[in-house]
Amino acid sequence: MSPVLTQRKIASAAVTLIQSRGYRALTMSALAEQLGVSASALYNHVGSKRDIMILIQDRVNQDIDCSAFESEPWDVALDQWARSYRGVYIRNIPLIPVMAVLPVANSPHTLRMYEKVATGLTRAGWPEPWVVNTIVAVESLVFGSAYDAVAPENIFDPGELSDIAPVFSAAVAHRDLLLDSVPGDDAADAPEVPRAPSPADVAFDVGLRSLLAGFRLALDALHDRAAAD
Amino acid sequence: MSPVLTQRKIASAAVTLIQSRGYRALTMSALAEQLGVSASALYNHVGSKRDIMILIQDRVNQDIDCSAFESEPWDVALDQWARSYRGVYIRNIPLIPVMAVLPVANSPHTLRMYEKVATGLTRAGWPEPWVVNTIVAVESLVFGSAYDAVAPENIFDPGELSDIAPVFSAAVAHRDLLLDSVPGDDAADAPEVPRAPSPADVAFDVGLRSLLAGFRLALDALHDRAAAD
DNA sequence: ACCTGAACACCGTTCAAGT
DNA sequence: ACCTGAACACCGTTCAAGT
Repeated sequence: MSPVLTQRKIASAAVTLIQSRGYRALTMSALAEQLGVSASALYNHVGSKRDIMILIQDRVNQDIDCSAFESEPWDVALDQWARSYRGVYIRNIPLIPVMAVLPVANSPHTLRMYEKVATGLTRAGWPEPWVVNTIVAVESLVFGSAYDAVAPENIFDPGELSDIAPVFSAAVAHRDLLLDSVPGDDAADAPEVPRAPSPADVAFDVGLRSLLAGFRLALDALHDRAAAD
Repeated sequence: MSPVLTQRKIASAAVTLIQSRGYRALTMSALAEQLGVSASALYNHVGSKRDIMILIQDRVNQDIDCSAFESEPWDVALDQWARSYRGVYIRNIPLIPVMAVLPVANSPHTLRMYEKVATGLTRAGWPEPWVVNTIVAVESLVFGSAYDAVAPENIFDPGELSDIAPVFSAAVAHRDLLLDSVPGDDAADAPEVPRAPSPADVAFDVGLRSLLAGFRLALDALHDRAAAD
């Protein structure tokens, strides 16, 4: 018979709890209750709540879509990866501080994701020393944009202080004029129902497009320099 | 005579406390003790601990250097702003989740910062609807990169799992070959002592340069299109 | 109007005691 | 080896009582 508690079961219960009641409800007590066990029993299988967050993170990262690296050009693949990545972390905001500073050493699924991305970039001709930095830059934009996406819609409304910032206030008021051909933030697992793009989606789109355009220039420059030798 | 407690004094005491003992030590009790007052007294002037974080954030944002927007081309100014911004938030990581989702309405200094940036971009010919999205994209990269900067150095070390990810592991091992002409993460207030650039600094540099290169292309394209009319 | 002191409703974590 | 129940050491916040 299988043991009452395992890291696997704890992680599953945690994900279930989060999906039904959100991260705020993820306490050691609630998690133990969900598993029909006392809170202290959890500490026979994990060292801390942070360990549980790490288990969740490795599980959640499996939902990030890396498939494009097998078939598409590197920039298209990076674009799709980044959008899927952002979608996942918009739904898992409290994981961002964990994922962003977490050594990858004990997260097999996360490592598999990086392997796919690194392979795609390498095959496309990116020099080895650039690969990780390119990945990190995209991830940084993704994490920051995920935060922005969960901010209140009126985050830049200057309110009563618009006198202080007239130029900025006008720019905020006209921000929405850019909602033309921007893809919505449809998640990897719900492509049937693409929501209308929010201002945050537009900002991410602008940033990601520009970043990728810059990457293309950088890669071309690297190849030109290499060809000159 | 001035009152015993004000929002201003609370914010000052909080900043002092953080500088001497770090964010972990910022509790309502410790803050009250620093002010020679009981913890419950604080609630006569702020609604919650989050309110105090907001006060801190508006104060900390004054340290971000926006001066380049008055004299330099927009892309150079954006570059300097982003680097200073990142330096400040590397030292104030717990403010990131606050700042990223916080309505700007009651943060006068933050609003002044945005006004300088928006003015600089507008004067340089950026169309009004693009201004906020450009700012948000840079900020997103900055926040994500700040997290990356406080991660352990060996964050991408695959450890025992390097079999799973050979290509990625090789890329991680050769990541440091890019530390040539990258500026260190010297903060705005300590330019005398530029530390050697870390891998995180390099990744941010790569990302920011690429993002700005992409922005230049986008702006040129916008102007070309406008000129064709 | 504003401060005190006690209390409340939580947290994550530890540990002796059981089986 | 693993679980229970009680306890510990904190949190942020509330509120009657004082002045």
